[in-house]
Amino acid sequence: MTVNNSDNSPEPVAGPANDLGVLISTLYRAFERELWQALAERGFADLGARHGSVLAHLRPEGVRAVELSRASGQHKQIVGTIVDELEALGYVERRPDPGDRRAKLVVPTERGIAQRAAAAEVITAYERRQTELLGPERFAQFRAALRELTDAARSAD
Amino acid sequence: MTVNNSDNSPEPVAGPANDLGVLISTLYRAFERELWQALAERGFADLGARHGSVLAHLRPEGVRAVELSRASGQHKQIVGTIVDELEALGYVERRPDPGDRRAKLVVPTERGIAQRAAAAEVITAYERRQTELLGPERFAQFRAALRELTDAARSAD
DNA sequence: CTTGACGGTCAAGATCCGTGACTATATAGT
DNA sequence: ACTATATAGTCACGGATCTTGACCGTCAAG
Repeated sequence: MTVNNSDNSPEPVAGPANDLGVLISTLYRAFERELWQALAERGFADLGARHGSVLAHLRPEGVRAVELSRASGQHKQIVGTIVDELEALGYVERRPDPGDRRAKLVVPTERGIAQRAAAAEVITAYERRQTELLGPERFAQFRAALRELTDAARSAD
Repeated sequence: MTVNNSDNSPEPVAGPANDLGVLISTLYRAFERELWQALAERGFADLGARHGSVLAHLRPEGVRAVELSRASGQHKQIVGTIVDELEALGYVERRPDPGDRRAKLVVPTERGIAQRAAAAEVITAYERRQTELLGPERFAQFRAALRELTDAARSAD
């Protein structure tokens, strides 16, 4: 804790802002920075944070672009260009959806699957560090609460 | 929960991605959307999410631009332009720092202070809803854990 | 067979961020 | 005191990113 309490006021003064939004965004930024740095070191330096919003929601069977759009909260045009880039980089393929001739499935290639595995490892390592920080019990509770709040936000749409 | 379990696999299949990054970013997006919508309804429609990164870290006595940059994780150039906009909109003033002639303090005006108060109210209301969802105890634990993880991320820099 | 809704793409404009360079002041070292 | 280095803030440019509106093909309901 390196709060620069340059005046010697008696009250627990200022320091960094700690409302919920600041906390969440700060943690999120730190997480993302670590994630992409670690992935770059593992041979996925051609990816940027931008691509994560699509990659994180892929499934081996393929996912529709609209679903990716809803899951990531980004416009479908953006998802389209991200998929273009990922396709050019060899991470995904577009395949026609057998059940709907309008739709195309975004399917991870081998490289895409490798990326997902690497990301999962990095995230696991990250969670392990956080577990050491809070203790197993508190971290599990934190994660469960986070999950519930997120689910509620998702269904609120 | 509207998981589109089109195959009838026995295992708890896919659904939305739930790794830590997705959870945090989803919650964060939902929070921000609510915050700015509520602020717009309260008469601060001239602000965008972009301005939040500066406004959230203001203090009545004023804060240096560099400090805002570090706290928000954005380049000082961006902070500079955001402060320009906030100044044009009447939310902040630039005053010379008495202790350092290079520096200028970003000081909230009356309107800026009103905005901060409104934001605090909205955030309080948001937290109240989350408290109802999780129960007071679990929410308090969640918030404390979030605080600790964020503090650790901050000191890691 | 018509109508409205949905999946995906194209195109243009605005917004936003990243990088390098520059001035002025402060701080450290000699 | 004098030089060298670091810091605070700004300017300017290019590029990345998001937003908006429209469009075509397909689906689903009536």
